[in-house]
Amino acid sequence: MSSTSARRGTRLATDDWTDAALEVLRTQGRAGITINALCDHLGVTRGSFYWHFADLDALKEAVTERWCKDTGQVLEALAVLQQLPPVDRVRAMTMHLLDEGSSSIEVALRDWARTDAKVAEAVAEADRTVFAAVEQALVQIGRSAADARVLAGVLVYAGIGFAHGDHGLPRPTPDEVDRLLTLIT
Amino acid sequence: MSSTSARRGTRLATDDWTDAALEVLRTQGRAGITINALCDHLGVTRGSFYWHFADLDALKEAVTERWCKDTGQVLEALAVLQQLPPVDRVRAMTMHLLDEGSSSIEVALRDWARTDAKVAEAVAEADRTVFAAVEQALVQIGRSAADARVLAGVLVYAGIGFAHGDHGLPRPTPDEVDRLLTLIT
DNA sequence: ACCTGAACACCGTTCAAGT
DNA sequence: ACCTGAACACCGTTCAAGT
Repeated sequence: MSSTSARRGTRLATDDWTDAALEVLRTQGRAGITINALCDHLGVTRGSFYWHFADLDALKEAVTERWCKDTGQVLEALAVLQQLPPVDRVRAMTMHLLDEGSSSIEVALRDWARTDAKVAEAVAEADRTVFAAVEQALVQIGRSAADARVLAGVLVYAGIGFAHGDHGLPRPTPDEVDRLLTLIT
Repeated sequence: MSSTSARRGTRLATDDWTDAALEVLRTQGRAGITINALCDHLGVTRGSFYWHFADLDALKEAVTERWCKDTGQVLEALAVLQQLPPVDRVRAMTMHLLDEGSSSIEVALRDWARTDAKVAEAVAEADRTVFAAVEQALVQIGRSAADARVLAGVLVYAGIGFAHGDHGLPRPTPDEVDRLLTLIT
C-alpha cells in the first residue's frame, strides 16, 4: 500500500488530481478512473474531490484541456519540421505515431469523445491540425490538391485506426513505412 | 430469422436478451447497456437476467458471438465478390465500409475489446480476414507481395480509423474513393 | 481554503421464494 | 424452467461539520 503520490501532508491542488487522472488513464485506461481509486492514490477521501471539481465531468474537462495543451506542444514541435523536406516531414510524423507509447491516452480520449461533446471537439481539432499538416506536405511534394487531400485522408485515418488496433493486425515496421511513403509520395 | 422480439406474456429466451443488447448497442452505445435498462426494455426484473446469464460478462460473450456470426456472413458475401475484377472488389469493400450505418456496433465492440480478451480476439480475427482479402486483391492486380502488404495495411487501418473518427475529419465522397483507388492500384 | 465522514440513489450481483 | 423481490456491496454525489 505504498501510495507514492504527490506531496503527503500537504493539501492538494487541482493539478494534482489532473496528474493522477492522466496517469491512471495511461496505465489502466478509462475504466480505471473512479473517484475512490483516485482518492486512494492521493490519500484523501471523496469529499476532497468534490471541493476541486463539480463532478466527474469536470475532471474530464480538466484532463482534456491538459491533453490539448500537450498535444499543442507536440504539434508546435512538428511545425519546426517545416524546415525539413516534405517527405521527411511526413516520415517523421508517421514515426512519431508508431513509437508513441502514450497513444493509450489518445485511445482513452477518443473513447470519452464518443459520449462527451467537449472531448469530441478537442479531438476533432487535433485531427484537423494533423490532417492539414500532412496535406500541405503532400502538396509541397508536388501532388495535385485533390490527390493530396485524398492521400492525407487515408494516412490520418490509418493513424487513428492504428492507435485503436494493436489487436490482430501486424504492426508496420520502419521499412514498411518507407515503402509506403515511396509508393504514396 | 427466428428472432421473436419481446413477446409479452411469454417467458424469455437467451436470444431475446442478446437481441435487446444489440439494439441498445446500436442506438445508445456501450454506456446504454445496463441490466436495469434491458429489464425495462423486456418487461422483467433483474433476477430474470441472472437466470439466463452468469453476469454482464456472459452477456458480452453472447453478443460478441452473435456479432461474429453476422460478420462471418458479411465476409462470405465478400467472398462472392471473388468473381469481380480485383479493383472493383476493393472498391466494393471500401464502399461497404463507408455506408455502413451499423458501424456503431463495431465501434462499441472495439471498445469492449480493450478490456475484454475474448472480444478482442473476435475483433482481431475479423480484422485479419479483411486484411487478407484486400492484400490478395492487390496481388491479383499485379502489385508485388511487399507493396500489397503495405497498402492493404494502410487501407484496413484507415477503415478502422474511419469507423472511429466521424469527429472532425471530412467524410470521403465516392469520387474521392475512386481517386484513391486509382492512385493506389 | 481544504478536507472528513455520514448519508443517499443507483447499479451489479446473490438468493430464497414463488409459479 | 423461469421469474419476483428483498438484500448487499460499490460508486457517484451532496452536505454539514471540522481544521
